[in-house]
Amino acid sequence: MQEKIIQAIQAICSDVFNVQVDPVLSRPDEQFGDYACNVALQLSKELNKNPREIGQKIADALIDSDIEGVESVSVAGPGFINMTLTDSALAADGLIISPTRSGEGQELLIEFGNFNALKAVHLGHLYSTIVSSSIQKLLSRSGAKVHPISYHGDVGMHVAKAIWAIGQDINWDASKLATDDGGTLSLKTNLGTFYKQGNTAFESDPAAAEQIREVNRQVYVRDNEAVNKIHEICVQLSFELFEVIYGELGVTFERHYWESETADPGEKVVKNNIGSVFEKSDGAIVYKGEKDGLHTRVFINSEGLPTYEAKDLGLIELKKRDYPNITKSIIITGNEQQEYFKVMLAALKHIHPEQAAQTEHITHGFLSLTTGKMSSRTGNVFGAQSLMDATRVEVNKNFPNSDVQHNVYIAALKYTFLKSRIGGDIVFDVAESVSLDGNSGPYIQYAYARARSILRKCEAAPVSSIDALEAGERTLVRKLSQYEDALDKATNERMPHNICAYLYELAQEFNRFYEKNRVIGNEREAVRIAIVSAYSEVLKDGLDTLGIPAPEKM
RNA sequence: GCACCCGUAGCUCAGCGGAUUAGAGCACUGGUCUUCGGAACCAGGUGUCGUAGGUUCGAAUCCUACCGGGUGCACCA
Repeated sequence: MQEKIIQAIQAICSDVFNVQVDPVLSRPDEQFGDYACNVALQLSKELNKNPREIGQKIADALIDSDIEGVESVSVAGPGFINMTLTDSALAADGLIISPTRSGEGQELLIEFGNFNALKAVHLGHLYSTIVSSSIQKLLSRSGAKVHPISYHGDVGMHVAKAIWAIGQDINWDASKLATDDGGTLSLKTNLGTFYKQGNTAFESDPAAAEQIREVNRQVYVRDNEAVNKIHEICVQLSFELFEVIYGELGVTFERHYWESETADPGEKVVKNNIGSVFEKSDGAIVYKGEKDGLHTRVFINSEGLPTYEAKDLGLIELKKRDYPNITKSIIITGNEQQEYFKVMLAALKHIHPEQAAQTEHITHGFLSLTTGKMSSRTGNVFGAQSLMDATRVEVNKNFPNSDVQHNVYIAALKYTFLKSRIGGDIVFDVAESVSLDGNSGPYIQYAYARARSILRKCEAAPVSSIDALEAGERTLVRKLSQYEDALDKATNERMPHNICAYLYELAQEFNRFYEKNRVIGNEREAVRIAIVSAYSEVLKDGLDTLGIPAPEKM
């Protein structure tokens, strides 16, 4: 329908005013109609005419062309062209969910959920993973072939700091290490605290800092038995802990990349391009970003070890090798990495221009708690796992004997992160996150369960097409017809919160309808059942793109 | 100092390819119930849309400057 109207307006503007336009239809307030178009306002300057006058001419022409499905056209306000669809055309739009296919033919790589070994998984990681996973689903839904991958730091200074701290505790006797309860040092409960210890020592004690640098070197060249052993055990344990979180969130990856495997290819790329792209400076190998309006970054440090920057170039080599046919490579991180990425990509542009051009770096904001700021340095970190546990406990209180506890918990957790626009920082209120009222995941789930309950009870067959709608029905169908717009917007902007906002408004709209209108037993039952059915499908589909389950009963 | 993100109701946030009357949730007050699942619905807002300019017939939305907060700027990731 939308396409038809746009084409008609284009044709009219071309005929009547001899101009090419690219009209955008918006969904105005219901009182104004089903679609609105502001071309007249935009054309006003170009044609040097009163916008209302232009609008009226377009509107008249639209009425004359008598488009099937358009009931009425009018001009309002400063020159908006408001259009109202016939009930049957609106119903045709609203009752069938057609898949969006904007991503057809694309093959995408999406990298996210990059937890680092030997470091606590904190709220920021959780936020990032949940949002990214939804973006992945949106892209898949748009028809693209999507390969989700993750990248984990298992070497580098942060690992060295943690290993050093562990080594101190066990006097470098690796046999004292145990991943469960068999040894003197229980890693499972303490993993994550060692990084903090090591970091503190690194910053305050020069001797310790020296030792940590040595450990860092040893991790790369693997020439120390004890370090190797600690490293091996800890990385594996870390990964097991990651898997618990990924599992809870229902996030799966096609492949995990490790920094240790990117170090060599990264180092090679940098060394092969010394002189042309990189240059030596103070013993290190750097890329001078100043020529791109950026800053200088070190790719290989003065000890000859590759930094994160070189390893990221190495990762790109591996991606190129493993996924030769991709059309776009998306990387999602916190926005503190924005400037860093610009420099890395500027360097990449000189090496693999195609890869640089197809890389899209999406960033999201920070998460802070109402109870205090988060900092991995000071240690005031609310861990991902503790938030997840707190949410589960709260949900279970409200659903003592329910088999949907897990579903509701996932909804409460994910929706809280998803409903805000990514990009800006958000303040996270623990109490609100577990609240089941208002704009929350469980509210949407409940709306779905109610709809399904109605459908289970009714016996009438839904109608397949609709000629006329009552006012309340029409409002609801109108909202249903806007689902695709919400999906497109969320996909194109890579912003899942558009889906949350839409689903919440839809559920509210339905609840309003439901309060006043009976479905079962009503003379319009067959029509209303068709609407409820479409409504439940949209809710389910929307929840699915958010990665939230839609239970039939709650 | 430079760069990026952000400043909208008491709190948490939408809205920002300009446009028809600035919206939700929470909290607070009052109401609706012979419930197709009340985790619902209805009613109640004096908001300098950070400030000041600019562009425009029209700016929360675009541009500039400033103020305030966050983050990042050479051997961390």
